[in-house]
Amino acid sequence: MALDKMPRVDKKQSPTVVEVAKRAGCSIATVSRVLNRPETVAIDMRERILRVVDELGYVPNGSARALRSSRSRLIGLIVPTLDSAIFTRMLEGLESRLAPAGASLVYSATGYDLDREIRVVRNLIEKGVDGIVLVGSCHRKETLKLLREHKVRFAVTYALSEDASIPSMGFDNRSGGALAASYLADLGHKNLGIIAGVTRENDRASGRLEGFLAMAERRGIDRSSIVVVESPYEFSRGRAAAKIILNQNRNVTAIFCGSDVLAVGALRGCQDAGLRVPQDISMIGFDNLDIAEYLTPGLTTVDVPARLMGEQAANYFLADRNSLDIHSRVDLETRLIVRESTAPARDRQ
Amino acid sequence: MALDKMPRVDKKQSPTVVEVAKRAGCSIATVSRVLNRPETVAIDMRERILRVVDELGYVPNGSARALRSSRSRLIGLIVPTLDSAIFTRMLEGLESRLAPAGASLVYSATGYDLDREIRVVRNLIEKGVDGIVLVGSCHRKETLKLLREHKVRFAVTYALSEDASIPSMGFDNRSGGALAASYLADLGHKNLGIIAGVTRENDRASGRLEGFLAMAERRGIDRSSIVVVESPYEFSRGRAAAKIILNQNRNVTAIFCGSDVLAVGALRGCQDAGLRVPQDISMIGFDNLDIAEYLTPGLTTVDVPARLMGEQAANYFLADRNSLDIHSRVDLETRLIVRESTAPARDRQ
DNA sequence: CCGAGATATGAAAAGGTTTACATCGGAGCC
DNA sequence: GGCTCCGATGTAAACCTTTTCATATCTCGG
Repeated sequence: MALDKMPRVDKKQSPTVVEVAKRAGCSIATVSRVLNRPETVAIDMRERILRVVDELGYVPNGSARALRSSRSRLIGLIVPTLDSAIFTRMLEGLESRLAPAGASLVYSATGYDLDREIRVVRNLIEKGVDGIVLVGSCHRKETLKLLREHKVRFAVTYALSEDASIPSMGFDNRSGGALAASYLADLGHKNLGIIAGVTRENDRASGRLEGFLAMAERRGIDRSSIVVVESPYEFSRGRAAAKIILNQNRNVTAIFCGSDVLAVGALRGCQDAGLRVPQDISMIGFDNLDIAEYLTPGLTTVDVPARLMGEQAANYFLADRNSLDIHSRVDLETRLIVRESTAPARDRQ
Repeated sequence: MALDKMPRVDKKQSPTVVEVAKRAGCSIATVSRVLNRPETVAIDMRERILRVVDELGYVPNGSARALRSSRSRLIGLIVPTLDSAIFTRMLEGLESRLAPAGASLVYSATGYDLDREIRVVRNLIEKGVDGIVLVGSCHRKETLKLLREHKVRFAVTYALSEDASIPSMGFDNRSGGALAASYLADLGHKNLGIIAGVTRENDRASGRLEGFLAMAERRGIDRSSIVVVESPYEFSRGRAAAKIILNQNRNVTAIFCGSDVLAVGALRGCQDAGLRVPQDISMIGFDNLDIAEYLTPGLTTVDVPARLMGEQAANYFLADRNSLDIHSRVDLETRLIVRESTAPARDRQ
């Protein structure tokens, strides 16, 4: 059957501004004005038009609007993934601010692949987004070139870009790591394990690791007594990594994880190995996911202002040209949240 | 200072199809064809144009494309929230299928408010989305009217709509609840607690509850020995709810939670009360979130095919008119995942 | 009562693409 | 060799807004 030739049932199209104008007895310009800058239209005309709009169920065509005004009210969000719950809080923060302003969020994932990020950015530019939220300040040159050439507003989160010209609303991953190291040193731990995220092309993961290591050194902990393992942010990987560390150095009394996701897995891994947390081994995470408080034991972790970053990013994209620079750089703080998964180092065996 | 009068630096505009055509020495129609149906253009011309596209860094204007073709390649996703991690897996499934097809996901949250859902739908229609993914089959009349009048393709997830004309890719929440009840009955539990989600205007929460209750009755469990509490899907609420149940009936030997999020909180609540899970009390959740496996004890739960629903929804929206009905209804299964949080009922005290 | 200025509305162009239709060559057939 | 038909390309209209500029009406001071 020739499906192409099927009768078009679309006879009754969605009403346009023309239809509204006709019924209201005015020009389309006036209708447009009522919708965009109501105060410029006489009160009675305004009300008449609004009534017609309502009657007809008229909804403006966003594509046409975007084409003409070159503003789509779409903000792109590019994150590695949402699977691990790390970025959802930022997303919620962003959306909560965007929605009241009539803007929407276009979500894209890269799977921690910077080349894929290029394609994703191109796709978002094609969709005409007014701005793009990026995670971290490590990107391909091509990504930035694309962004600049097309004059798309963008910002970096979860990190503070060294390049001051790049807007960022984030925090210093290094000092977050340092916070954890410092606390473990306070507790007297000397033999440490670290389960870092994959540091390659990931400034957050590497920043946390470096910050931790630097502070550990400052506190007199011997680098040779620190075991470092890298693994992707997955529960199962954290579990496996804990076992590797335990095998490598049975004297480890504390493990720092580059993410709570890894910490959850590692917690389980330690328990699998018959170790009690925190009596036998201390565990400290990073992110302060909601779940951290509800684990047993509650997870000591470094809090990341995820939601706040989302909100601040939204502020930046919603800002008009004049107040842009005010919002273009927001330095936020990490802080240590002490719960039950950490304790003073046990005596050496 | 008159900021409005600032010099426009936008002299160098992004190149358009006209520019490409000029450089390639052809008409704009041919350029468009190369981009959309390359096989209709001679190979040498095609390559020449592609080269120019690359040189210029030309990116098509999505708004213009959407306006003319009335296809935006945008799919809207409306969920209650992403905070609780319940819906992120579906989102990832959806996005993973959409992205390769050049489509993007527009995310909106309702906060479990059906009136807000109406506004969100209107907003998405205005953005010109090609389709909308909804959660559950409980919606305001106005929402559906909007969707129908504007001929926006839409589908329901996390439930199977009774109205067969509404496409849905979901599962039967009642049988999911029944699964849990049946298993607890098998284990000999007679005094039960239920922490359901808020059932008002939520067919998933109420379905799970009803399904559980119905099966419990069938298995001879006395309704009067079942304590039911409703609470929003938050860890803290689950914890509080567990305490309420324990206070109300100290003989409860098992608790069914309408969501893993509640179960996590309840687990903690029981431990707070000095109860061991599963020796003193069994706990069973719903959703099979990734975290469930990593709790201590591992959480017995009802698995929901979240990712699959997202993928199937994507298939539906990506399908062309011909194969639409094939994809328009996908019944998926829930299944019980037994872990360590459940055990045979302890003897009555 | 006239003219200036403010206010409200209309006419028309512009924004960048897709696509129906027209055109132009060339291949295949009798 | 002329005719048909097909494939490749071009022309121009259409998609629906926003926005600039012009016009018309009204207010108010002199």
